[in-house]
Amino acid sequence: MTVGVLVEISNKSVDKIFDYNVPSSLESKIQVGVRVSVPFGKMILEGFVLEIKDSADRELKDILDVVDDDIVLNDELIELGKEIKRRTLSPLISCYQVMLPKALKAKSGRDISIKYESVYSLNTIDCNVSFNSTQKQIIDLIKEKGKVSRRELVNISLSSLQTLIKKNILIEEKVEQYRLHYNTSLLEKKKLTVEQSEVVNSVIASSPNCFLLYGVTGSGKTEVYMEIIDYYLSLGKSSILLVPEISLTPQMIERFQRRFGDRIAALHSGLSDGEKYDEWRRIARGEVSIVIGARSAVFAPLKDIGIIILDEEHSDSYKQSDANPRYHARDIALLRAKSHNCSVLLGSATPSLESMARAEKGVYKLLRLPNRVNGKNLPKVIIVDMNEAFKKTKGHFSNDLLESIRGCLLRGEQSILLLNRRGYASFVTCKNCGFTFKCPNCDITLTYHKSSNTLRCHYCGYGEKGYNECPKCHEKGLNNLGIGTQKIEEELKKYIPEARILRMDYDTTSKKGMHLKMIESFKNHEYDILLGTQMVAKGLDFANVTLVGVINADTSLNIPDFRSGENTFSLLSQVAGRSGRSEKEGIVIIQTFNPDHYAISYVQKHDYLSFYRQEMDIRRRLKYPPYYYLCCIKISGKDSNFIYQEALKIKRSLERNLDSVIILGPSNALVFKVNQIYRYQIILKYKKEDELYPIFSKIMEHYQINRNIKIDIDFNPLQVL
DNA sequence: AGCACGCCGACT
DNA sequence: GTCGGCGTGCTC
Repeated sequence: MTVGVLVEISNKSVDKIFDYNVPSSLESKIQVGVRVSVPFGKMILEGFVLEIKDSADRELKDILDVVDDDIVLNDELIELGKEIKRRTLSPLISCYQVMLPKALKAKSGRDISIKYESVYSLNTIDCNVSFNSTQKQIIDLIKEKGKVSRRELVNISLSSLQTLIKKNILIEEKVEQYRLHYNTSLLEKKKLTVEQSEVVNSVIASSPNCFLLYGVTGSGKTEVYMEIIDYYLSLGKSSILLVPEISLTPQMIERFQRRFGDRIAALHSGLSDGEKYDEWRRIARGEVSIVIGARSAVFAPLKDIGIIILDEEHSDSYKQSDANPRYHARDIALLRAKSHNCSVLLGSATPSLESMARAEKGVYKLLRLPNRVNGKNLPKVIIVDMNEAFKKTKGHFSNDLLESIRGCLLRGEQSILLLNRRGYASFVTCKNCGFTFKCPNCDITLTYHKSSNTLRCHYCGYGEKGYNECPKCHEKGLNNLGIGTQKIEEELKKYIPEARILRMDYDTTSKKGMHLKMIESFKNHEYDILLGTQMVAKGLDFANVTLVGVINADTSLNIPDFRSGENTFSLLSQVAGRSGRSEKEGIVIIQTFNPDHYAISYVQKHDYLSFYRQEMDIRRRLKYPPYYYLCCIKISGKDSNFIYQEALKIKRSLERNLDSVIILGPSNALVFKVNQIYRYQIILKYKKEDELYPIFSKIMEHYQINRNIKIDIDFNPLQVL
């Protein structure tokens, strides 16, 4: 027997299947999709068996061992990996590694293993033996239950058990134990509104299909998800629910667990490696029907999937941008839906322009939830012009915001304050009038380069000399720095010393369980104000919150990226949606230096569709997605000049081979030099992707031999910095 | 990734 | 004359 093995090294030059001979002693354990360890050069590596051939030809090395008893990659995932490689041009092995929890990746170190526990059952009762009270207690319990695990015998010492085992009265066996245990106190399901039921019925009626559910904040999308999942459950089909990591709160998981009990597996960053391993195995064995998780949960090895749901589908956490394969969970969901002949449901209060455009074209079926479930209107949004307010207070808080917080406090209600820290790029902004420098070709904020005192555009390479004063109002103070939540908290304490402030950011929530604890204590009104970064914007549901304040709406607006308007609009809309979710009316106060910016004024009107139209108009004129696809080719290496020359060569060869593709660059990547590596990028705008793959493959092939140059390709990048 | 092979500089 | 630099190629 011969097997084709893909080894663990993620490198272009070993990105192929190597054949090995299987010694007859191991033949019975071999299946497609298990891991094996093999000799590779002078090393011993792990790899995945992708092929089995009967022939025992040539002089092949023997595999050393079979790692798994059960398969790790099923046929569907093996095919899916090949498709991901085709689309992302990543090494095949990385396409498989990304699907698996750490413990199941090829070569993880064998530290994570199955956990066992003892289970006791009755053998015989020898009537000649007399028992003491403890022993009687054990035997009675086992008589009643049949089998009893060690966990259920907490008060009983091991020695009493061992005595009974020695006397041949008890049998001990080792049984696999999962590290997580769910309490299964089932929750009554809520009665759906007419609107919600209509959405559920449409999904059921026109499946399989891809749906875009556009529902305002507080419109009860989660209930709709549950109802649909329930429906597929009744058909014996499984479901995947993806949520952004940031809103995958224990609160949310608990809500699903209480509805669906132990038919759920949750995959999120709060789990230990061992816990993730166990959850994955429950899924693979078909012990669960519902998987909730962040991006990589889209690969959950469920069988017979009925629906894949992406909540907050616009969230950029669904795109893996930092490592190969650079995939988007939405694309994977659509691929898997094809092989399962099932539906995909994309939900959002602020759909990505890409998805909305597809819905308009009829590629996706559009469903709407235009009203909140509580029957109330969306909260009133007040825009505070900080150009004026700043002159008076010189701090980060306008009087309007402070007064509203105080009012809230007096009424015994709570507030959420968002500190928008998105993007820390050093853009230049005028303290006085809010002027920012823009690239004339790209409508992008220019980035300041200290070393050369220039302002540059990272799309087209346009540059101009840095100014010492604002060209509009001649103010001298041109700068901008990020502000932290700590600073804001201190400032707020000065103004309102009596308020109890809960600060929530990556520092304070990093400890395990802290996140939930903070959410719980805020819910119990142990604090009056929740102050935090993006993580306070999404998915939280507090009935007593009637004020949402945004301290600085502009930071995300000034990122030198074509999506900054869209990102700002959706962040502000999301956080605005935290206000007035229950009986009491809520308000939202947004502080900004750009009160007239369309992304902000449409938030005020809760007018996604008008924002969408205006933003689409800009995208069309500037040839950005969704009118064009983008692709970013990153070329990097130690010798700056050499890399630039090679980047130019690549650009020319692309120009020669591609018609009707717009090619920009090479320009410096936003972070030009990292660890002595210089990085350039070429950006492509194109309509048809298929003609790119063969040319890209050729370029990759040509450069894989050269160790001085590295090429990464990111299709549909979220940011082009 | 890791290791061997191979062709040019400073050394017992 | 050799020891060793790391550039290039290969691993079933």
